[in-house]
Amino acid sequence: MTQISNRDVERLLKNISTLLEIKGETRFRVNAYRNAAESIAQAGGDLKDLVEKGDLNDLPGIGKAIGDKITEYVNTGKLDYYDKLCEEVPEDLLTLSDLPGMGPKRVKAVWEKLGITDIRGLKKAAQDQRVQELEGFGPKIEEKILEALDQKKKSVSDQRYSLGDAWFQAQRIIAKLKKDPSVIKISAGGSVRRMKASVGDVDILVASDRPEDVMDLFTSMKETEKVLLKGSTKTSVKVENGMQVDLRVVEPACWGTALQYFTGSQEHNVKMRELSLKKGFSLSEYALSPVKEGQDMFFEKESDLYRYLGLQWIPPELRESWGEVEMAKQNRIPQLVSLSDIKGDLQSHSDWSDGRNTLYEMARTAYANGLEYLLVTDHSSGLGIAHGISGSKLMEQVEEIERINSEFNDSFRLLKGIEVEVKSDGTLDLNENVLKELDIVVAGIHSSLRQERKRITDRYLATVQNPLVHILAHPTGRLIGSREETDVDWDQVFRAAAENRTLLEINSNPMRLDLPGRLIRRAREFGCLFVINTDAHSTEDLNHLIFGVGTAGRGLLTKEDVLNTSSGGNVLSYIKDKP
DNA sequence: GCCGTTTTCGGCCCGACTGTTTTCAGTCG
Repeated sequence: MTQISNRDVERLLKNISTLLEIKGETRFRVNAYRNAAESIAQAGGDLKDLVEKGDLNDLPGIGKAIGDKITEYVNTGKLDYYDKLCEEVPEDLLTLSDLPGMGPKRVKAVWEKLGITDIRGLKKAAQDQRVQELEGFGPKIEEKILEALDQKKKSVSDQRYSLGDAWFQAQRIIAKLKKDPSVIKISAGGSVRRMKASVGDVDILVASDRPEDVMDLFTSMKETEKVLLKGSTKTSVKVENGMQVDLRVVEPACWGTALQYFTGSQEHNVKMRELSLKKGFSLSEYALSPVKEGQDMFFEKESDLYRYLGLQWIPPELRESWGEVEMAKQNRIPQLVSLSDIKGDLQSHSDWSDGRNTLYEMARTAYANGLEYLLVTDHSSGLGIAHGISGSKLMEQVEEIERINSEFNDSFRLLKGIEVEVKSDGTLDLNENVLKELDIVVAGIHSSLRQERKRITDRYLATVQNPLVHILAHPTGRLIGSREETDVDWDQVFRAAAENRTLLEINSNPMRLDLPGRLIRRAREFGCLFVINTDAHSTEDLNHLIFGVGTAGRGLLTKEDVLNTSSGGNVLSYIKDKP
């Protein structure tokens, strides 16, 4: 029988929600399925375990009805309810609702009035100008549909970008707008501010008394390729690389509520607004307004708004509606680890394997960035494509590292390490005698990631239980947008890692961000300890630490949960004490 | 369909912009 993953269930629930919406079902039921899908996406544990234990209802937004459906789907790989639904509402309509501007009402209209159920039919009808004849449609909407269908061919639709690309794009635009005197305050919002692993568009918020000036400046930037929509307070453009950037301008007095609103996530905002209603207020991006009568309240700072509603300020990284609002109510949000807490970096590559820079260049940059230590972890020879180095070559590198360290004073040192390859049988491709010469051993699993679940779980277990291994690198192996997480029984691996004091890496490379937040939260429950590393392959990559710190924040980690917030001496003594 | 430290029944976020309209529905975030 095929294994049903959390992702499969999430997709199924989302599809049900969309089909119900097209069918014209009440929006509350539609939302219930959407919320349940979102809840699954945030869940750290494996649904199969929850089903087995009968604990599905512990997840927010999952009650009896949806819980039963998940159970049936996970156990049998099928869901009768869904098959019946598809008989009523053709499943292919889902592809239509992916198109921009095509919401449930319009999909329903082309389906019922024109008998269209798929992309091809829609394209034909639009080309024949039959779509614009429908009530509520017109030539412009028809044109938009054709345009979207053309782009779809190039698979531009639903494109997401790495956090790195989006973050740097946001910084560039902010730096540019900041120079203008009409801009009083400016900040990134949305998923960039939340440090989400993938970003659909860049959101920027500005406080200004002259919104038109800011809009004009924004649309006339040389980066702006096309203006998608332009209003008095909200403008969207496409920039050179195809990325969409939304700009919102508010009065300075609204900054706190506006930044809260514009940071999201949408689900977090819904929670906040529901909570406000319970306290007798309606919350918008402009103000907190008493439902009955009284003066609107304005907040210049986000933290003032949260406090007024009886909550701790919630760091943006946590605002995904997985339970953070309830935590804030109970004052249980800890002080998250910050970039300035990080004292060293425990994974980096040089030109001895697949890195671009020399050991000395890497050391100098790490030192200039304020780090106290940098672990050199070139690939071992097992990873052929990365020009891995052999045992004897490694001993030469150790000598070179000692020579370089003598050029620095006591405030910085390179540490001797390796990213040793874990072979498909779970053994390492360097022998014990070589590994024992090193300060710290990082183990990486780069090949045979599609092994059957039981087999690859055993391989992970062998790795974290190996007394020679100190750090498990980029555990899930995901490459954002191109490779899914490896299917592993994480609970077993996290338990073994905690027992064996093996450190779990949070890899800061924007293509990895691995472990992801929800699995960090899970691992933390098992008592695991973490390290935040850049995995830099060049001096520039050493700047990626901020993304790893953001990801750690999404996993609720404090300074104490992260070993490389300690001095090099403390790190080495922890390593020495490993059983 | 879910949820509850004011509710086990009666609620369920809020506003901007576009394109279709003669005052608003649909979509989006």
